[in-house]
Amino acid sequence: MENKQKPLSKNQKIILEYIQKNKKPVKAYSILSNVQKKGINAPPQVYRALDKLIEIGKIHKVESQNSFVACKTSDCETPHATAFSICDSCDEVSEINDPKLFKYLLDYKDNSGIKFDGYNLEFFGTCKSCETS
Amino acid sequence: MENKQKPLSKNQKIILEYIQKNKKPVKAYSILSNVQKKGINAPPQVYRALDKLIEIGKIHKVESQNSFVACKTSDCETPHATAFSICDSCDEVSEINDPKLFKYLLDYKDNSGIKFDGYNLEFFGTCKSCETS
DNA sequence: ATAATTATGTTATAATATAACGCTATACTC
DNA sequence: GAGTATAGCGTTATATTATAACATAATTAT
Repeated sequence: MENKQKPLSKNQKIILEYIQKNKKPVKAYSILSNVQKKGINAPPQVYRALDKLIEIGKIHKVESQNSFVACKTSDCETPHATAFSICDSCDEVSEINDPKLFKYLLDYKDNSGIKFDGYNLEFFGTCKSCETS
Repeated sequence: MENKQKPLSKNQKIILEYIQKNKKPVKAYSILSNVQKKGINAPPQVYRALDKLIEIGKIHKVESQNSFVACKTSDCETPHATAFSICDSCDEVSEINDPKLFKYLLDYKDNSGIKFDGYNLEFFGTCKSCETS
């Protein structure tokens, strides 16, 4: 029952590596300017790779920031059920990987009784280091 | 212990009314083109009003769509703790107003023990009417 | 009445994202 | 392995979303 993964294409690899190098989420055009030396010249090349990487769960999009961050769980099985905490003052983002929260939300039924395939949750607050300064 | 509400300004009123008329979320530039006859000419006028309306909780932003929707609870007390369900196939959005979910999330503590001031949660799935077609 | 704050109107531009086209590489299937 | 289907590439142009900056006017607070 191995997890069959197609190999990434050249551009996908370049862009994933760049995102993984950064702890903080990065913006599409910042990715672009940082990988131009590797032969990636134009926005569509970046956005195509981003779309694919999101689809397969290697990265996630932080919607409230239009930024992109690598998935922390090595073999992301729930690419479309993500939770982040975001610091209002320094914009630090960290992925929340909590099975209980995850289960609670994927089991959640709205009042019409439907369950959901995925979710994106972004928590806002003040991070530890900003709080003490 | 009344809820002291400052009256809205002219542009804020115009834009809020337009958003409230629409059941579906609306986009900023679509708002603009629909309120031009009322004397609103340029994007900053729209975005300024949107920012304010969000701040006071009259509307919410649907981050994954860059769209804006009126708050359903007449006197929104939690402008920054919002949950929506979004249909993947027709893009319909509805606000989820569930005190239990609300409490669960506002009480949620991440592994560093911090609580959050607010959150934005967007659930994805297939709505009833899309499912049966 | 004055000062402080909030909102307005405007022009210009920044930042984010996609359409469309022709071509190339990879994988699939017979 | 030839043929075909699928996914990816490179490129140009353009669409969409959002803000900077500045001068003025209205509102609110002291």
